[in-house]
Order: sequence, then structure tokens, then C-alpha cells
Amino acid sequence: MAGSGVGRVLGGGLGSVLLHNQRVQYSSQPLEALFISGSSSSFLGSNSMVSFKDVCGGKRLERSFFHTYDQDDNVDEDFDDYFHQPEKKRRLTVEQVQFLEKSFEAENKLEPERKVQLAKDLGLQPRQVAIWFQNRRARWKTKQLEKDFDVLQVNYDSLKADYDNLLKEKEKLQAEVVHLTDKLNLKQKEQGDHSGSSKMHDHSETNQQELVTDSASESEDAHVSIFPLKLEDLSSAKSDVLDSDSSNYADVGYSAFADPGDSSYAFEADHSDISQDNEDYLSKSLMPSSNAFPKIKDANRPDLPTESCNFDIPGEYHSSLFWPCWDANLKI
DNA sequence: TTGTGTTTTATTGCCTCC
DNA sequence: GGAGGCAATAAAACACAA
Repeated sequence: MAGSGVGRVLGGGLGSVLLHNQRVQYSSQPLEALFISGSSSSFLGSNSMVSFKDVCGGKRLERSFFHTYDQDDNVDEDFDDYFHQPEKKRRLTVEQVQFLEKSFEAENKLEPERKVQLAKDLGLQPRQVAIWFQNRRARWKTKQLEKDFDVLQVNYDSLKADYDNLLKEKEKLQAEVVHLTDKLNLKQKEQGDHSGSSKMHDHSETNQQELVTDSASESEDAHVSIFPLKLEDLSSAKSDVLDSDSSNYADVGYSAFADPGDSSYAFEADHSDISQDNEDYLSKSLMPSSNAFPKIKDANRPDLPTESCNFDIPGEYHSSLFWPCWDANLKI
């Protein structure tokens, strides 16, 4: 286990101990090389090597590097305890760790030559130095991952905020569509009233035809007309708003429409200013579901199939059931 | 004092490179 | 094939609250 049975030399000065049937020489000599400025240590041979003077401010240690066994000053006792104990892990001294840290900062990889020198200077087994570097690299990597994660988290939060804003914008626009659709229905209803109560159920092609004509003429400049609308598209739009993940439909409300009669609120799909990229963006990002919006008839493309305007659903479904805002709109 | 969570030292097994 | 690196893990040492 600890030190793979090799053990660590304790105490300063010169001497030797019998460890696992192996006599280990120990000496404070390597430490001198570390502590004393201008040492002839091979530290000079590598720019990744660190002088211990830099680490400890040139101050000679009160306690030897080799003294890795607790804080006890009684060396003899230490020796006695150490060699009568089963193998145990022993932490490196603060000074040893500081020195290794400095060395790691200089270069986090350990060439064999440097490893041997470090081991010699610190009074450790080369393997211990290698293990320390190995573990240190692992810790560094973990910390690096944490940092990277934090950066990604910040980026994510920022993108999420943008996304939420876009989502709100989308809901607002959807609500506007619904509002305008309601206005249209109201207009239709009024026209139906004029044509006589006996024909109430017959929301006829005539009215729809007029509507289409009116709308088309109103948006003539835009080259695109909004209508006719298909009921399932409308209810799809409605449910999309209601089922939206933020689903705060009430908050969107109609307060946004300060003046419902203001033509500036009219929903007009004008593609003239929208690049293909923008359209893609809108269709993919802002409009995740193409069914969420009423179909738009392109006045310039009469060849394209025209959405049917099938209003043959009973009137009550038009209002309270499918369109909870219907009654409110009547007051407009 | 003790239980528990964290840190540090060390091992093992696998992989890559020369 | 040996050396060295890495991930996963074990286990001792340590910190700290109850």
C-alpha cells in the first residue's frame, strides 16, 4: 500500500533505516540543495524546475522534508511508531506540497529526469512524485471542467433569456392574430345580420367572397392577403397560444391593442422586406408550428391552392367554446 | 466523542506510444 | 513489450458539526 512497501525516510540529518528488509539511506543533503540559494542542484538544468528558496522565501525549514509523520517533534518516537505500524498513508508536509505545487505550475508533466531530481530533493520515492503529479493533474482537470461548466452555464442563461424574450414576443404576435381574427368574425357576423335572420346559419360563400375581396383590396399594396382563413387553422392558432409552454395567455391580453380600430394593428404578412433567412428563422424559431398561424393567401399566386373558408360550424362554437374572448370582442 | 463528508495518497487496469 | 498516462477506485487522513 503506502509507498508500495518502500516507505518514506523520516527525520533529518544523515543515517539509514531498515525498511522492509531494505536499508534506506537518508540525508538532509538534498534539502540543502533546495534551501540554499545558488545550489548546485540539477534544478538549474531545467526551466521547469523550481528552487525551494522561491517557495519558502529562502528560509530554512525548522523541520525536515523527510519528517512526514504528523507534527511530533520527537524523532526517535516517530521512528519507533513509524516502523512498528502497519503501512499507512502519510501526507506530505506543507513544504513538500508547496514545492511540488511550484514545480507543477512550471510544468505539469514530469520528465523522468525531473522526477528523479524532485524525488531526491524532497526525499520521496520517484514513484511518489509521479503519483503526486498524476493526482494533481486529475485535480487540475476537474477544476478546469468546473470552470468550463460555469462559462457554459453563463452562456446558456444568456441564451435562455433571449429565447424567453422571443417566446414572449411570439405569444404577443399570436395574440394579435387571434384578436384580429375575432374582429374579422365580428365583421362577418354583422354582415350576416344585415342579410336577414333567416340566413343566419348560412354563412355563405357570398359573405366570405366579400370578405376576401375586401381584405384583398385593403392589403393590395402588401401583395398578400390574409384571408380566407380556415377554421381549424384558427383554432389551432388559438390552442397553440393557450398551450404554449409559458401559457400566460391572460397576461398577453388585449391591453397591447390600445386602439383596436387602429389600422396599424392589422396583421399583414408582408414578405417584401423579409429575406429568406429571416423567413426561415421566423418559421423555425418564432413559429415552431406552422399550424399555429392562419394560412395566408398570396394574392400574387392565385395558382396556389386557396384555403377553403369553411364556416359551417354552428355559431355557438365560434364564440364561447372555441373563442372565449369572443364576447369580450363584441364590446370593442 | 462520533458520525459524516472531503481531501489526499496510492493502487489497479486499461490504453497509447515508442 | 515496457514505460507512462489516465480513469476509477480504495483507503487513510483530515475537518467539522452535533
